[in-house]
Amino acid sequence: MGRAPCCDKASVKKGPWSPEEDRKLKEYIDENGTGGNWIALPHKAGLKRCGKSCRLRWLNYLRPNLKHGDFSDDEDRIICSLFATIGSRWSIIAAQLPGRTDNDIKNYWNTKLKKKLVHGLERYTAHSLSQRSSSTVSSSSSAAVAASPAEAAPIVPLQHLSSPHDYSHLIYSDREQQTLRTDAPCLVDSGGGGGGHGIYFDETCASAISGSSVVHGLGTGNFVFGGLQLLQAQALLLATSGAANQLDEPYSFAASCCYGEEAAAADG
DNA sequence: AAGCACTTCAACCGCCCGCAG
DNA sequence: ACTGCGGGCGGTTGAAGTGCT
Repeated sequence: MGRAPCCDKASVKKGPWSPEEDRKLKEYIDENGTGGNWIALPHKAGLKRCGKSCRLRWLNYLRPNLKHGDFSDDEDRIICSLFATIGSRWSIIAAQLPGRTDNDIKNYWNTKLKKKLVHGLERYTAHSLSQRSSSTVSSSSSAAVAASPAEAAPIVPLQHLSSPHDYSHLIYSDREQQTLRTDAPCLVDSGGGGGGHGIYFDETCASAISGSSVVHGLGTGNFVFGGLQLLQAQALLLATSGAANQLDEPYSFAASCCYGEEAAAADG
């Protein structure tokens, strides 16, 4: 036989913790520690709570040295960088931010950072589209060629990226076959049709970062990934910008990155 | 002042993995 | 070898707070 059930779910209290419950839990742990057994702890501490609930309350709220309040620019950048690399592994991200809990970071991401990234992506997309349309109008002889997906795809070298992945390699646009090729993970602006403009991972990049990804074709040689990967791409751009205020104007960095010297050289 | 929409975040839910029994 | 609990984790929910009309 296994162990006995951790608690009688019908008799335990749920919902917000009262100051009295907080005091009991804190006093007990201050005096005795957790004892490595959360299930037995509420009974010993005189609490009518499930052990898991006690653990959560302690770790996320009562534990000493917890930070509450706004996240700093550095913390923003660390979160973006780690999210871009490992995704929603909040406990690992929290381990890099002393005083922050995984729940804090998860909430912060879901309520603020994600919106900033999505907003920035939308602005960058609009910026990218307007640049293309003006370019097409001003160059009548090459308009048909410029409208093709691969032709519109700029080179996006990313530098100063930290381990475990190295994204500093270039990607190459094969104009004759209208395909994108890469010798290493990197970001691309696919420039695909049907509203698919924006910042996307190429296949190699996505698999390197997330392990596996569903790939949706969007015209020859262009790939659009799901929301998580898209946000990871945007987070990666922001994290490597070296300036947290880019969160407010991410499209400017993204644009400068996408239309940098290497892109100009490739286009030339 | 009232009603509604939106945001925030504490807490719960359900799953996975390791390990006690 | 097998069962099932305990700890840990990410996803989700819903009450409270806030802002807008």
